[in-house]
Amino acid sequence: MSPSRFLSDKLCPVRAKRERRKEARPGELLEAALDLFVEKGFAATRSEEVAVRAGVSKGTLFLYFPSKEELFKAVVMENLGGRFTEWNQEFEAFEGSTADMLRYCMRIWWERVGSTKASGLTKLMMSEGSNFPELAGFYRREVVQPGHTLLRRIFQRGIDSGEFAPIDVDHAIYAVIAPMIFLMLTKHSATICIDDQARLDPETYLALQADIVLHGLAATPRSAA
Amino acid sequence: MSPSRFLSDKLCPVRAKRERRKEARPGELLEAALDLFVEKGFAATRSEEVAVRAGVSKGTLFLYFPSKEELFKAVVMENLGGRFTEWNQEFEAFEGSTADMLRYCMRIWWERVGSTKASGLTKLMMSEGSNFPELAGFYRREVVQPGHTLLRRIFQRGIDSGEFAPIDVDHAIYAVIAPMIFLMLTKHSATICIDDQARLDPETYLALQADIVLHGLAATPRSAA
Amino acid sequence: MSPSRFLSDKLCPVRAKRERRKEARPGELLEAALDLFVEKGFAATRSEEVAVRAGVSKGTLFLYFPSKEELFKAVVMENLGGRFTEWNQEFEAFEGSTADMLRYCMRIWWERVGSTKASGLTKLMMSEGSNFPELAGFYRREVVQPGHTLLRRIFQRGIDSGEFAPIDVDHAIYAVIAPMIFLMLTKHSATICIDDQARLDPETYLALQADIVLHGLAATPRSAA
Amino acid sequence: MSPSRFLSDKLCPVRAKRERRKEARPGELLEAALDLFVEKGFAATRSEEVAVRAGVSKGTLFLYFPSKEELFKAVVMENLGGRFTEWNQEFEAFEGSTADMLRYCMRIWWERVGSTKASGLTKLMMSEGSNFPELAGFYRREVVQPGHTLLRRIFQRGIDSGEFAPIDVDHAIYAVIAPMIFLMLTKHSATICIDDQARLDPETYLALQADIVLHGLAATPRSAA
DNA sequence: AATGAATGAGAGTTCATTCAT
DNA sequence: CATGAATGAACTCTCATTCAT
Repeated sequence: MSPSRFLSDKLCPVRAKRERRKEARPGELLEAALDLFVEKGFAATRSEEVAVRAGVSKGTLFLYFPSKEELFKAVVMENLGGRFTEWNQEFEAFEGSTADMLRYCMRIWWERVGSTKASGLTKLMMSEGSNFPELAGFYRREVVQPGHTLLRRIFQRGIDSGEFAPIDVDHAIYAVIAPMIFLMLTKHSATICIDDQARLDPETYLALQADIVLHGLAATPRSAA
Repeated sequence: MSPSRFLSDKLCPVRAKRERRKEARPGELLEAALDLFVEKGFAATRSEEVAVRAGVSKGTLFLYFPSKEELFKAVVMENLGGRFTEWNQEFEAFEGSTADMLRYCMRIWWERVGSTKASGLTKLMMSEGSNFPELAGFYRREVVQPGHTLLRRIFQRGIDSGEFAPIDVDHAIYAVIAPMIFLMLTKHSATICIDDQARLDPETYLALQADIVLHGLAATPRSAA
Repeated sequence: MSPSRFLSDKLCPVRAKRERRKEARPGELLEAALDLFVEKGFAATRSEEVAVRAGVSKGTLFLYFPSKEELFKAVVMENLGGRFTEWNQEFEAFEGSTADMLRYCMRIWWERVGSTKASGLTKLMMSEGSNFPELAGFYRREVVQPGHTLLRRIFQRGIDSGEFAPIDVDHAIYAVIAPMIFLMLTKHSATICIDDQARLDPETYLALQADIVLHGLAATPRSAA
Repeated sequence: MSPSRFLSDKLCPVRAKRERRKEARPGELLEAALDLFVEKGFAATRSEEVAVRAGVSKGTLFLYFPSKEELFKAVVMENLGGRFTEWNQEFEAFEGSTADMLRYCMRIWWERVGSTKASGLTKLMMSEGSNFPELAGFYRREVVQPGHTLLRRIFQRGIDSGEFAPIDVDHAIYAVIAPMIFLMLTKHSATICIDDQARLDPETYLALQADIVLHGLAATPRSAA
């Protein structure tokens, strides 16, 4: 009779079939952790459950990540924080108008983040952030601030090029952030507030919001009005 | 409340401390519980902490509420679920146009719920609902469904009176619900997604959203188009 | 809203209708306590439950009995320990043969103790005695020892009068005690060991056991053998 | 038990302490639990005490048994319920007369159950069964019913072979059960009802009871009467 | 004398983390 | 590297007892 059998019975109905390469372990753990954190929240996700879903033992999890909090940080870096260098490079290389850049930015955010499980991390931080101040600080530092900075640079580019009116960049970015957050929340919390989410087509919604924002920001129409 | 209370009031103008507190207890506990649930979430709030914040011991809490889940339900009823009879009556008694009614409804929601701690309960259910299915069911039954029903009746009133086009009521209500939920979330999770929330004036925002919705719903312009 | 309401809901479906005289309180408490101790055991009986069944408040119970243990002792004295002076007097006054006395003793034990709830106290001490050493000591002192003493005197009377052979009195008494205890146990624990207790008629059983014992003890047959 | 265990045995004749203990744990815990349940009762035995007596910490107990109730059930199965298949097989294989079988049955019961701590479980269920209905149901299902069934089969064998008169088997079995239960109770509750238990030699007592029962059941003498 | 609100030690159970193997 | 047995602090809930009224 082995210990943990009651737990294991519940957690591990299907064992991993193939022997995975060792190098794949951290990635599998991160994937399992992302799934569970998004599904159940940070506090409610049990370490062992993550390990079992990744097909390893509890001990192995702690071999790669020294604590549940560090595991969470790694998940955040893998899915959000660590991608800003790439995204910043895309920004540097973009050659079209700033309006196109903003539309592209929102569309690509939905594709790569909003529509994926990664957006659940944002919802999670909104819910549990206050209980885990260190995680909240980390998330702000690694995700919120880089994201805001990127948006500010886009807006500034528009102003500098004369496309946008010289608005207050620090505030203007929320006109873009708000609809993205709203969209993400309807995706992750549908059952409580919205019965029928099919009605809101994300891409159309974001495109529309982008148009509204761009219309409001445009330098020429405003002077014409 | 004991039957002899009014008599005692006359005979003993300085009410007994013990008795005065006894009647105040449930309210004090509900208030403390609301504070903590909203601040830390359901799972992360410890029963004893609620008791201590209400100025009593651990045991006393369980004298009034048989479990943490029942305490939560009582908080929900006190702040949201139990107020629908009153709100429904206001709806019955309202005499203006349906457009005004909808504007009034959104404004008053912000005043009485959205801007108060009570709205944190909605945020909480969005985060933790899936971990506490019984609470989620209770919340849907006592808050979500009555709320949706009330909104449906408002929309139906507009259609019946010829003010609104004959839209699909079941879906239309989300045009009102969505901005209310977004507003509430920015309030409760400011640190994660928005640095400076002063920018978004709730009443202006809601009034604007109402205008947009009403414009889209109006019967005449649509026929004119 | 009164505290204890959840508890009271369960405990007090029927309130006492009439105002009882104050002097009756201790007796009612003892009666309620006997019922509950026998039904649920000492540890599993809650003080408040005793009070509620007696129609008084928890506080009143502790007014009359300083602790649950003292309440139990009082129940024992009321139903068993305190009756030995009376029983001893009956023994002193008895005028028939010792054989008749023994038969009378067993029959009357069944009537006054064995068939009543009081016998549940013996079963209770057999079960829980080791967890409550002070109660066990009290019970031995006030019930077991007086009972054994009385039986020893009866046996000694038979020997002295030449009715019984000069057996070892200290051991002989168990020939009487054993069937009484067995009978009592079948009464109180039927569900676990015996499905159908109707078969064993207590009075016939005890009379038979008495005959066997008396036959074994009789002075004459033994000398004849 | 891991698949590589036998291999390890060869490579490492001095078995790893951790692993050796792991396999021994459930047994050690069951033994500690049996001791304490019998000594103090189910409700009065604290989980941690069981763990400590088995030499482990509180948490370890719950690694092997998901709750105190399940621990108790496991103790019952280990000591009583799980042994009926073996006992039934002995019955099938028995080749002597039914009278001998019954005598053997009672003697062996005393050796293997009555005189051991296991019999304390029966006493325990008699005391606390009504406070733990699920445990009582389990005990009846796994111990009482198989036991009664086995005895019924023995009696039926006697009737079928002509050894016993055609009595009502369902009732007759209690003539055997009753003395076994009485014997067991005197063993476990000596201090309360019996000062000197040495007097009652269990094997003689049971043999005598068996004789009485068999005499009463015998087919021939009855027809002769 | 009587009440019942309040207490707080203590019980069962969970789970992040450690570490011997 | 990998395991999983073991730990113990922390959490929810219970109930005998106290004491202000």
